[in-house]
Amino acid sequence: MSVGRETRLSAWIERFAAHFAEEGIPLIGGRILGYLLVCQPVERTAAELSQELEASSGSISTNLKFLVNSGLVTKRTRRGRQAAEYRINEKAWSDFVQRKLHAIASVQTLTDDGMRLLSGDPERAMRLKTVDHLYGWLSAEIPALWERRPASPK
Amino acid sequence: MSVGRETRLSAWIERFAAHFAEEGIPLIGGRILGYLLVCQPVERTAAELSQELEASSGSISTNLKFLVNSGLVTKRTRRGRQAAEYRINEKAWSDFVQRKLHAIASVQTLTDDGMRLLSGDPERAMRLKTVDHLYGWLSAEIPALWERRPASPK
DNA sequence: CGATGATTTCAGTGTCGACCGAAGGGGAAC
DNA sequence: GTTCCCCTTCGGTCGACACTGAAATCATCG
Repeated sequence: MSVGRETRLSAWIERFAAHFAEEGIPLIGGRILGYLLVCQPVERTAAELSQELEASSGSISTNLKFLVNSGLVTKRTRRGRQAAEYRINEKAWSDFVQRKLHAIASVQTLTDDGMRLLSGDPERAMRLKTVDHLYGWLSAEIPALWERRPASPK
Repeated sequence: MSVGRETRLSAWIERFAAHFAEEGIPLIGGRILGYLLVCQPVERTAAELSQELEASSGSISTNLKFLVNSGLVTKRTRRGRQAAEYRINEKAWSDFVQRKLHAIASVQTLTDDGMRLLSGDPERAMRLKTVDHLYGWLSAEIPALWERRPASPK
């Protein structure tokens, strides 16, 4: 007897959250992201997320604030509704990835500063130079790569 | 009156370590990396690192093991010397960066699995599809980018 | 083999951050 | 104004992890 789709989706959400937990996103934050990517309907209140993900209201609140702030989740309030609705802002995902790529390339400013400090001593600068070249190349190529990024299909 | 070069290098090492601390590398590990990138001579023993970086022998040992294991630092033993010598392996830095890029793109396997779970329901899969396309593109472009990477200058 | 000097292991400490849940605050409905 | 939710805030707990320093281990040399 096979497991239901919803059960498998729960497991998928958990894997999804685990991946981002390794990158520093709190487990519950990752669960929210995964859940909001596949839930039906697309909008949920904080209370619903709390129940669905079995997390305290406090944790949901803290993580939603973080996710809304990062742009990955959008908050919508409606007149006559006390509960705000949250939904994935999938368009923001490319900015999210771009920030990650930028974080990697940003080491170049460090190696650059280091090279300047060693400018009088080429011998000693050799090790840093190798690393600096790598990051220098990355810093040039990553924005170029992003230029070529196709618009996401409708 | 200006500060000496070595003093400024110490400050640089600290910034260097702080950057990688944000990426999950222990502070002392980052200090070792920064120090080994600019020290003269290029090789140091664990005891020297301990003294120079004012860290306990245990921390130095743990972090050196981690760094050697990751390939960023090379350990060399010599007959007639009880102390092993450690040095930066600057050539390994590109592998290190490549692993980071791969880690970002690897989300594609997750989104792909998710798409499969939602294969019967295109409407519901729309949000994930946007994200999946982004990572699919990345997964193709990043290896291609790496192909074009120039050899580091001698 | 014993001594010496270096490294690794390990138990203990302190810090940090995620999480919980109760208390407090703010709207909407009546 | 009062009641009823819902959300946010906040103190407290727990677990994870970096770091230390001492003890154990290992290698070299006499």
